[in-house]
Amino acid sequence: MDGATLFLGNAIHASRMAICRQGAGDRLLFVDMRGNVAITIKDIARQAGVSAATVSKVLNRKDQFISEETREKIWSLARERNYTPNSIARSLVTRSSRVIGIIVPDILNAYFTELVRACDVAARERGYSTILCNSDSDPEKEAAHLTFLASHGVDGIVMAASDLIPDAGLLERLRIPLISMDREIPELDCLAARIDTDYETGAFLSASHLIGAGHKRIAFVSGNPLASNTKIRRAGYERAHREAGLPIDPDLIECGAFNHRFGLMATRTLLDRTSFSAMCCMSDMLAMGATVALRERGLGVPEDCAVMGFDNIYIAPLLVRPLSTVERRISEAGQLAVDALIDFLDDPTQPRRMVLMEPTVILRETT
Amino acid sequence: MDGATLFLGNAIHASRMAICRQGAGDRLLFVDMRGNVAITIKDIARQAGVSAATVSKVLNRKDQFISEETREKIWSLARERNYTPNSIARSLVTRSSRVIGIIVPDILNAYFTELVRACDVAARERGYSTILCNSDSDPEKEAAHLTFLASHGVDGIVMAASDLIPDAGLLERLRIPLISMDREIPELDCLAARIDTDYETGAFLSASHLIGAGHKRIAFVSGNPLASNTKIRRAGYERAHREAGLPIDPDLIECGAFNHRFGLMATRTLLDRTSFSAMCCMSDMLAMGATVALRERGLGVPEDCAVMGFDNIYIAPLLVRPLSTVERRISEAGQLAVDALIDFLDDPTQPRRMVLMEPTVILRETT
DNA sequence: CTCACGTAAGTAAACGTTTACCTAGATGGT
DNA sequence: ACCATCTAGGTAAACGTTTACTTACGTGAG
Repeated sequence: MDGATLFLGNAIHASRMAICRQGAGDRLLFVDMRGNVAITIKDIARQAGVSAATVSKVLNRKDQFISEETREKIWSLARERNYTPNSIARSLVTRSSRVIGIIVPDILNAYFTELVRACDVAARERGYSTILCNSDSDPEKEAAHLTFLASHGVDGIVMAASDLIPDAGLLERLRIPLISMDREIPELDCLAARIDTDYETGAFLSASHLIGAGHKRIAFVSGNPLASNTKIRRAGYERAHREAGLPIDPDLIECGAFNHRFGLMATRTLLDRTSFSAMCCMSDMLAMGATVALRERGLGVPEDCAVMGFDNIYIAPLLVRPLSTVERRISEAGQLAVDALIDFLDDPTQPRRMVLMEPTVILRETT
Repeated sequence: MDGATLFLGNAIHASRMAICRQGAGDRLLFVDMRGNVAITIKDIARQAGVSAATVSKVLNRKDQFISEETREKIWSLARERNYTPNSIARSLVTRSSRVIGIIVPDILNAYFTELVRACDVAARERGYSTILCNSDSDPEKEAAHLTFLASHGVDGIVMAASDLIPDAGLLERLRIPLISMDREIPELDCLAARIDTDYETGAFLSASHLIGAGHKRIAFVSGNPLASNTKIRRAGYERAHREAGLPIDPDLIECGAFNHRFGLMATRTLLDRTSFSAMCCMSDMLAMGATVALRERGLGVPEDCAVMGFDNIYIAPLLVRPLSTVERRISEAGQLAVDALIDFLDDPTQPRRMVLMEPTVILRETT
């Protein structure tokens, strides 16, 4: 067949309309109902005069027993006709999609933006792609996303911290290799790794730095009070006080969420309720919200009130007053997570990894 | 069959190992090689004593001619066994995945974070999911993502501005319904809609505001100088000058990228080269970078140099000096894009939409 | 010459759905 | 009694791959 031939598509279901459309280069192409040109392995096979199996073998480089001639014919045909494998069909038979799902509570929180980005980069490096899901810290959405990802055949899932403890029953049932980041998680067969941050130390360092600078009344603002990642941080904050012989005043504590909106509101509440000279915010977004509230009341940072953040998101040093914060090496965590997942996929018998990342304090201008 | 029976899976390929694993609730479950419990429509059918077709009809609510009894049996079985349809198999036969792809240049740019979020929300509202891809403004990555998305059978794609004009040949070939946001794009059959921002007016408003405030030397910082979305902005900036009878000094212009890093570098360069009392930054990220550079040199904002942003990302009002900027209604744009796409998917014959969003100026404290 | 083996393919089943079309029984009208 | 129609559901092909197994044809050794 030469280059100007009419290529028939596969025999198609009688009910499905076929359209022959004049393509570029004066060629007739087979086009399906939605107007998509469909080049399949069978088309290549027919044109090359071989079977579909042979084409598949060549294209997947399992061509040990294929002659050089056939091999080249298939490759050049595939290139010429811009053959793109149908990943859906491939996934169906191989039961592997080379896609990993990522669930985060809030992509608008720059911490998660960075994390997602890092995961994506790490995944692509190893030939995987990612699908992103936002849970909004809503258990129902989280469960729905989990089911969605399972239904779409992802090979593994990275679940990043949210306030909620995931539905163990669901996870157990899905049996999809899972990486848990910074959250409490039940013991699960499919748990490939945990990447956690030593929040206790992080909060301790943050509060200790403030105490060391002479502050005696330090507000504490964090996420959902019921969630472990808040409780643990609070423990660090309290230990810093105990070790310095300072009392802990519950009036100084406001927990709710990690976003800037809560930071703003919590700070207003705190300001109305009591007095303090420093704030220990358990996320940078919280610290940004807090700073806005402080300014509203005419309070300067750090002159009237010092502010510590947590996470060291990329925006932190870009603020007009670069934010002092607790560094978490977000990208490294994301990369670690995805690498652990893919390693587990490659060899599920290997030991589960448990990583505890140690945070450090970065002093900039808000303290 | 009662609840404690051994459920055999489908007859499986002889070579594929089957493992019978003791599940929760003292039940033996059929488990595949990767350890995943596989409940298929056939399992439900066998248990209900009907054909797979009947199960499919019921579960898809095409059950006009199915008895109430059968229907209930199938539903309760499906619920009880936590049947989750295999979207991959479904997509293969229906040729529709109810997934849309989103390509952005840089998810770390808060503008795109918000856009992606809005698209995701809009898509989910209409029963679609999204897959996110980062192009890093790299034509090769963009092409690779396009191919990836096509290969994964997305129903449509939202492509957000990057500096590059997309590969028309590739797009033409893929024939996937496309929404183009804020970028030059060739006339394409599959172009479902364009959602653009009136950059010319936006930049004009930004510069005019600064001129109105008495500034005479206003720096202009924007993205890739070859890209239309920079050229058009520059035209607006220049028009504002012309209309005010002000000269345009090329020394005041630095174009490269829209991220904060370039904002920082460009401002340093400008500061070394010439003098000015205001900056017209064509993205908020650029403005944030510019502010940092200004501070470095001991210049206060807005006392020594006024700064205008562009986009009104959610962080803009959270800065210690809330940023004056040009508002773009990011979420609305995202929603518009996805709605246009899905409407097109529902009815491809409808007229293509062309939306030009009008920006407005928001004055805060940096000017 | 036979047999074993290596090479270059081809065959067909399988993945889990959806769906056009078929069937068989029941009902009802003439 | 016969035919048409409705109801409830079954059959089998199709989607585009991958892959275990088979085949057919050398070729060299014994």
